[in-house]
Amino acid sequence: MRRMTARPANAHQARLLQLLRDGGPNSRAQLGDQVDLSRSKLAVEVDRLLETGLVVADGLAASRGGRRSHNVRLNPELRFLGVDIGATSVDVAVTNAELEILGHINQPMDVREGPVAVFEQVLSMTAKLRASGLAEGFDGAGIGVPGPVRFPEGVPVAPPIMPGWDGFPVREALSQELGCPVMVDNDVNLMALGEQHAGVARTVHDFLVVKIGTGIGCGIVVGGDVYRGTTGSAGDIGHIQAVPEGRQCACGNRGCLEAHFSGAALARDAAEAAEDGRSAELANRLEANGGLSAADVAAAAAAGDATALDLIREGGRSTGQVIAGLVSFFNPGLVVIGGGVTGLGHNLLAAIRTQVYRQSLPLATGNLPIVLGELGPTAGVIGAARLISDHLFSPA
Amino acid sequence: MRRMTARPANAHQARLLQLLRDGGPNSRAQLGDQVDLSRSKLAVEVDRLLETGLVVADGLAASRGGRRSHNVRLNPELRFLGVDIGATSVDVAVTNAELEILGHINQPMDVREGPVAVFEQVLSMTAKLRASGLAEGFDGAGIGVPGPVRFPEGVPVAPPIMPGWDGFPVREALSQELGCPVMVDNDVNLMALGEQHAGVARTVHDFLVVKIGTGIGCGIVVGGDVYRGTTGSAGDIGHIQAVPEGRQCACGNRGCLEAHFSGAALARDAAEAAEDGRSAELANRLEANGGLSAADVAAAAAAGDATALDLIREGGRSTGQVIAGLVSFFNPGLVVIGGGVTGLGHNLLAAIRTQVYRQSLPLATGNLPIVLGELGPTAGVIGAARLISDHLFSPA
DNA sequence: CCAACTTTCTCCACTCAGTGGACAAAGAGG
DNA sequence: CCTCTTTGTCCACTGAGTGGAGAAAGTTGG
Repeated sequence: MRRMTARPANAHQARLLQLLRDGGPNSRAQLGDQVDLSRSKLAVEVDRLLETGLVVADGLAASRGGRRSHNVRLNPELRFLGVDIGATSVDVAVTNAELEILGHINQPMDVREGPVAVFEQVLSMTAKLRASGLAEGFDGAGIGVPGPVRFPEGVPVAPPIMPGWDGFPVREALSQELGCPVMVDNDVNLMALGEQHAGVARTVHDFLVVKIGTGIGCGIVVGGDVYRGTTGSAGDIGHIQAVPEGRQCACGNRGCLEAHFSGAALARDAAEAAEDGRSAELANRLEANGGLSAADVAAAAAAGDATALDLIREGGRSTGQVIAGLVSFFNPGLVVIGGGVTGLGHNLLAAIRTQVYRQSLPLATGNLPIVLGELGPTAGVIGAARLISDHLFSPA
Repeated sequence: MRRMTARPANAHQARLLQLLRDGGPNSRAQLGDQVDLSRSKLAVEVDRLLETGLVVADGLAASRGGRRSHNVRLNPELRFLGVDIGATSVDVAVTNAELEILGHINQPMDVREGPVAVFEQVLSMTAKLRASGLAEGFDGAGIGVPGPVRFPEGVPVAPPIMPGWDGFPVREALSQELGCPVMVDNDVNLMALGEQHAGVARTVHDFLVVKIGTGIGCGIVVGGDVYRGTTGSAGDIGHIQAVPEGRQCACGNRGCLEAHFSGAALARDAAEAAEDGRSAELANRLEANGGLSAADVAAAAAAGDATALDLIREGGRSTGQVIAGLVSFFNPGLVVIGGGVTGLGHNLLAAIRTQVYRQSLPLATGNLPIVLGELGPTAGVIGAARLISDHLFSPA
């Protein structure tokens, strides 16, 4: 249960830790190729990292035509905790220092029950992972919440869908409980970090991640770093107007994107279509399950239901309308679509693409991939682990 | 005519040059307070800068209760050229190394005449400034063009309103003519740099500058640096849809912001109002001047013409609609409105503010100033000088 | 006008990061 | 067994940067 507390002593060590994290076990020689240091200096820094215990020897590599090199790797006993609090469920995962998921639990939950209840659940899920022998303690934890965060303090600020959390010291509280450093961020930003680390955005520097779940939000990455805005609310695109004089939104305005397309809106529209007789397929499912979700709409569409398909297309159109504006403005190198509704798959993607390619400037869309996220439900927890790892693997 | 070619040899020297540029003449002691170096090291670097000629001694400062300090300042003979090519006019200015404007000329012009003709005009304007004794030669030049630029190469790329310029090697050509380093950027980005250096955005790190001139564009500053996007077209908001099923735009879509509000659109709408009898005031001005511009609409509104006021309000509403979306997405710390139509003044500003404060999230607008630019027509040339100065005053 | 105190600037010995070359160790291939 | 290649270690040297001592040039008050 004694955990590493060492931190890299300088920028070189930080860089080496990041290389070992992202590239796995490696020899001094190959590290030297990536790090612009003399062999002597490199050896000194690696030796110091070995002394701290952050890095351990890992046997001999195969020969490349000469003396075999001594591999080093991040200490395999290091453990990070990744927590992704959504609107209606929690994900908790344990990773090693290379951010590989060793164990992962998902449970339904309602954020509106407030921080105390949710924290209790997170801790019990963590205990379960611990009990299965994956970790004795944690060297760091990252946690995502579905709303804006004052990032330096790790405190949610004025979150619309989780009012009870306003000002709750998430970072402080979790750090107390776990006895390790904690970083807090918006769930969408974590998803962006996840896709950047292990997903579709590995090679891009400027990109957007649009997460369509219960709500809708956007992660912004500029020059490889997450951009959070002046008050931490950057990317909050759910209340951009998508349909003038459209549906009444909970925020008080009309026609917000979130009022027209999101997990919640889609479920509502599907139920309406089922009840007023437009779709027998959806009506059947409503009766069978006692409720409808985005997954039902996806299934109905796959079964050939025209109304379900229309709902998806119409939603994609609204979303594409907003994304088109963002693309003109931000000129990203990639747009990733993720979140719960990715189950709607290529029907949704096609509708979004059509709209964006039609409305944005040719120069901005000329070579712009719009793709689905690769990591699915693990994007958030991987991003959370990445967040704390970036923090710990930076000069103290 | 022999010019300085020295560049700072390291990051410390670069920092010192920037401090002297932004803060004016200063003593070693006061520089030391801002630069986190020991006095000894600081003295060494300042001496080296004196040797290069970039910096010169500037007499003794007043005593602050002890020995008087020896001031240093940027060499007052350094000269930068700032060029701002708009759609319908060119600005050329000469500055010293502290980016103070020593001379400034503005002339009407039409970019569509192509790069060769425009270059000729720029060079003759430059010659005129030179002839007046302001400069013998230039140590660097910055130039802005009204369209996207591939920044590293300094070449316009697929510019909609200046088709003849596509691929024209602006940087190379101007550098040849002037015999000094040149940097090229989008005119709106330069305006942002100008307002950041000497205008309303001096203390903000993340902000937007919306320039409403013949066209409409947006400069994006992230963490103090201009963000240009993946292909250099970031901030191109003129073709974001502001009015669904609205006016036909030259780009092929309907309802683009630029089709509804910009210098050109406003002139068009004013002429319509004058011709179909809605506004006697505008009709008088049309007859008197043989044409209408944004300035006429401003004057008519000031004279109490309700139709002119309506045009401004309606334009502000469309613009505010788009800006509201950008504010939700980007969460800036400041929005600056600039460009030719700033003559419309507070009527325009009020309309934009109303729309943004109503539509964007409270967290994003809570403490968001929306203001007019401070520098007017000099923002571009100051930004241009700043651009090349940032380049030259950075480690070689 | 002098004594005491402040501020600025210079000088110098010292520390420490980083380099690059010499050389040893370990393997591949003939 | 010899040569060539790759890897790792050792060490003298360079050069950036520090911090303290002390000189230079002021101010203020008696």
